[in-house]
Amino acid sequence: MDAKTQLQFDARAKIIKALAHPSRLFIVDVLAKGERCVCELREGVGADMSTVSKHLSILKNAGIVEDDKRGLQVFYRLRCPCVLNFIGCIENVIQANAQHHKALAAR
Amino acid sequence: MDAKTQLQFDARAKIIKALAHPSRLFIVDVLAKGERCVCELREGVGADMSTVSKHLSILKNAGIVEDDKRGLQVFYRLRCPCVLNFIGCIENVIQANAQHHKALAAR
DNA sequence: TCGCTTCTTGGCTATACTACCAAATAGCCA
DNA sequence: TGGCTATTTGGTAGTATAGCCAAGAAGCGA
Repeated sequence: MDAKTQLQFDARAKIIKALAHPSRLFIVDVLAKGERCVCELREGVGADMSTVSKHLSILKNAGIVEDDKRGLQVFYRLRCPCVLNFIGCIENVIQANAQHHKALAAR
Repeated sequence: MDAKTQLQFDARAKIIKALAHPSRLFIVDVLAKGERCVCELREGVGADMSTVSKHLSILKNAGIVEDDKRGLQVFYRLRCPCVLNFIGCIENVIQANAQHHKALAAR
């Protein structure tokens, strides 16, 4: 793997890593329905506000969400709705795993 | 977020986490072209064989690859080629980020 | 200006991940 | 069987991540 290839895979991994957490996936799922402010997300995630804020900053840093400050509140929205297909792919893998396990159990 | 939802997002995160590493993305990329044995992958990744083996076991555990032992060698292949669309989505985000940075720089 | 609210940042601890080396396992062939 | 090769597993050290609390920053309204 040469240096350029390495960089390419590092870049991909950085984005995927940003999605690799249940709370962040939940946030993405909620934002798929429209923009939300941090306190709304906090309720859903059920963690400390500071924790949610850090999750959001990770997603923002990866370019997955963008923020928009209006008055006291900061609204977040998906920057790239294509992340949703993404989740679809994952669900396929989960389905496939479930079938696989079922097939093994049936023996 | 209720318990059932939590489990669903945990399951998704587990799969995504398995992909969230440059070496593992590289492996997926290579396997997209066909099955490979561990030592072939090791060459590409450029890490210790034991390290590659552990990466493979993470991918296998997530249901992304499957293995097939033939003689002394163990061949790995993608179990769910849909992970490739997945990578496509990531590339979209990277593109969007690049354009965004360019737009900011142009100001 | 002062206090209140919303959000972010810094500090800390516990947990998880990664990579290497060394040792174990498994299959082949002499 | 004994040695050789391919791979996995165990151990360990360094690094990164996640969560909470406390403190800071910014906007609003009295």
